[in-house]
Amino acid sequence: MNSSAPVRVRFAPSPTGWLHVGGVRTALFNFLYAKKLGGKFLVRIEDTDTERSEKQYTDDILASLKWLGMNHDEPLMYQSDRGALYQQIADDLISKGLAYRCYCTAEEVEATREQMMKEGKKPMYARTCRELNHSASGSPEGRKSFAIRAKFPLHGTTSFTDMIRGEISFPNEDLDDFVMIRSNGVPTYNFVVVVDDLAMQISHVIRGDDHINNTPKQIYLYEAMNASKPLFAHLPMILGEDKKKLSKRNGETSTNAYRKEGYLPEALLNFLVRLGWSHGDQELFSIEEMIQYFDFEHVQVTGAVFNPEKLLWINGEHLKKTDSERLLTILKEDFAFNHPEVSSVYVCTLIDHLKQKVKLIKELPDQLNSLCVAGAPEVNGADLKWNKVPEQKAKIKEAIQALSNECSGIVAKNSKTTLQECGIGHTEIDTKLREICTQFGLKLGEFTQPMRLYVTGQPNSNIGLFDLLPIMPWNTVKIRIDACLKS
RNA sequence: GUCCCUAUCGUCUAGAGGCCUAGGACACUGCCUUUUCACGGCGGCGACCGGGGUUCGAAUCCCCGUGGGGACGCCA
Repeated sequence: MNSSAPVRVRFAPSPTGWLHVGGVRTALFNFLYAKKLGGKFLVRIEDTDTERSEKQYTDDILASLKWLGMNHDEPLMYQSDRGALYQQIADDLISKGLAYRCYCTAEEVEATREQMMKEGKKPMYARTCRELNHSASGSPEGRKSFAIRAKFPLHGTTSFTDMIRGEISFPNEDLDDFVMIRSNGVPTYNFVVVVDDLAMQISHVIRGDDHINNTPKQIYLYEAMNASKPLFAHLPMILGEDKKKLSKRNGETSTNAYRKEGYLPEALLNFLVRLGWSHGDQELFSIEEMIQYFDFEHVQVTGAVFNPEKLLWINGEHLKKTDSERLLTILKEDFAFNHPEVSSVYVCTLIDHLKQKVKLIKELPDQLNSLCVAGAPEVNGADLKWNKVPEQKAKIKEAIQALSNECSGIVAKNSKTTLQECGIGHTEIDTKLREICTQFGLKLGEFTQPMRLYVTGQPNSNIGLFDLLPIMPWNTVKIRIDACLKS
């Protein structure tokens, strides 16, 4: 392959299941490589397995790729549209003596395979039909149905240079005369992948290393078709906790499940890119940085265990940097968040604070709801420390009342709805609270604990009281303080 | 079983013969900070699979073992 040829890569999922995170990583490495080199990222739907392919899976895969921001640069290709072409190419290879018709039944092939396994050999097709004389277009014993097999060389070696692992070679005698077209006329993966990659002018085939053993078969086909082959890069597998290939059994694999959990697409991608690839000590990457720094020299060769805890941490880090308005949009679209009674500006300010401390978007609605509703939410004040000493409780209430009165006065005088609008922010409220504590002989914690519970309306709010007081509509704060004083 | 690939903390990884007393991150953990929950800061724990070579010198190169993964379909 000419090194100056334009970079064209593809992600080729088969729609037999939801988009798997392993697939996402394969797509990502393709995507990054294309973007880095100004090439094209293409998507092909491998739906030749008519039994298992379903439209809903195609839809899910496409929707997930869109969510992740990995859009294809040219129209989709569907293999199911290309049946006639495959047949034609296969017939051509037969006429050139590079493929042949095999009249063996599936049962016969299976039987010899088992036999070879018993003999301690690699189970392969016995090549029964390889040297049949087809000139008379006759079939043995009047058999009609046949599959088309590649006439793979018996001797020598097939090798290629993998962009990640270097040279890999296979003794030809260990390679099978694989089926290109089944007896029912449907072509197989190893055949169509070559035909289609050629048609799409794919320059680099970047895929999971479970395909390493397929590569020599495909190389045979490139040579048989007299075409130059692409460059290959085989990525290490993503493993589950048990060190086996990641699957539904040993981890959550559906991309959509991560979306519903409240992961940001760029965070999932950041996590996945670091699984098997590194850029020095850097852990956090924006999409732009991934594109800028990505290279195959730093792709690992061994499988990497999927570590959900690290993904969670990465998500938290990305959340901190995410624009709150974007988070609000996600909340509305994906988490049915809807509070028309308060302004978006208020909600976004709340998110500004909460996103610093939360790890998943999913946590936001719970935190936000009780800060957005108008009245005083039910809370359980039984565990509050002030219950231990009644006279202390009375004193704290007096202090809270004093604060409430003062703030109500300020808001009323200025005809505003929040303290912030009256020029009272975090610093001012801090000072004011400390003054009142000194005045009443209280510790700050004694004062804030009940306030916090009632004003936030929840036992474990992630927003600081001093951040909340200035921005929450004062009439709401007032109602909640009153509830506190009555408790 | 046969073939292919591979081997650094529990996990993700840095490491291209001397910079390695092996660095970073997650997790775990101690302390500090603190109005709560967190965040943050400073520490701690913790690894070069084994054996042979090559070399003045090896985590790094070679060989052999062993371990791990993958592939052996008329699945993709």
